[in-house]
Amino acid sequence: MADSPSFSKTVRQWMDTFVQRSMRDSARYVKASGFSMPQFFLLMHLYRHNQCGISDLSAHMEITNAATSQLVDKLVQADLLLRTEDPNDRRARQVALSPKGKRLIEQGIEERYRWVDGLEAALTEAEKDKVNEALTLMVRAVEDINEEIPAQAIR
Amino acid sequence: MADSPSFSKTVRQWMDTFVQRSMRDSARYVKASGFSMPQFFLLMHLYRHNQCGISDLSAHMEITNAATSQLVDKLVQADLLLRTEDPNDRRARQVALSPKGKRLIEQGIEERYRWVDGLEAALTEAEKDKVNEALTLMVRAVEDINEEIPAQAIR
DNA sequence: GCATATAGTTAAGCCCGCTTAACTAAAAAG
DNA sequence: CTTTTTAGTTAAGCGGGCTTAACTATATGC
Repeated sequence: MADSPSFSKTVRQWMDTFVQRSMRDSARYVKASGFSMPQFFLLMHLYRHNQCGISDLSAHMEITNAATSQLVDKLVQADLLLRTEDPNDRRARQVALSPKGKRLIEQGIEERYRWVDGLEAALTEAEKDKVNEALTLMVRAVEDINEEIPAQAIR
Repeated sequence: MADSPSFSKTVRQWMDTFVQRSMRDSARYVKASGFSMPQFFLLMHLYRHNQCGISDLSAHMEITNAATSQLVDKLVQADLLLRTEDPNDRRARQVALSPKGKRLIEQGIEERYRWVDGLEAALTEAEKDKVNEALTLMVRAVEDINEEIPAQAIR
């Protein structure tokens, strides 16, 4: 804390700028695409974990299975998700993005990235190298932290 | 584009990790605090622009004045916002965070920051310096870009 | 095989955000 | 002073997400 006071400040400033922007962009894309925030979060989660049961999704979304089931159902009807029976447990379902759903999410991510790519133009080669290195460090640090917390993170 | 392929990739990876996490945390905080995403966005906007008319808020939220009026009304009743008459134009209202609202938002931001501060522990002094420098560059780059676009950004 | 637990679905009901439409009040235009 | 425009509010109605409760179907424990 006393060590590097400006580190925290810089990170926070960066976060302010950045998170606000990317949340606004996400919200816009979601709205324009015609689905809701919960639907979007669900799709994003499936984009990262490409196969999930209903209960997994409920846990992640922090809603009941009933709610998830209804949410998934609408997305299946919209052809954004595929819902199949788990061969190992016929009670369970396996939910995954459909090709259409995947395309839609990727497109949204692409759009969100676009302005970040614009940053490239505002930086010199040397600066880009520095940023590159620093962000790699940060990503690694996040991974380290996540590993430190064994089961508490689920709660 | 051909110049530094890994720059873009790194930034994107960072963004993925980071935005996801901070959106999830925000969503959680919002839920725990008992208000909705639209309410949260509205409060956040007022945190940055500490005095707004209804129409300004509508424009930012991309909803009708009617919707904004209702949203604001609930937040006023919850003592999170103050709504006063504009002395220069008695038709207009000036909406601002109440002390309670401000406290609530700051607390939420604080919570979002907390895990980022944890990153500090996972980095050496030298690494922190690098990150510090790089993020400062990025923030500056964002500012540069924003200035390049005169009025189009509003649209 | 029977009881119990688990995975998911369905339906009823609630709250909320949003829109449209009708309205009030004040400012600006003529 | 009258007309028109602007800022905001109110009410009705729709659709969506969420919860609880009741239910089906499969798996597990004894």
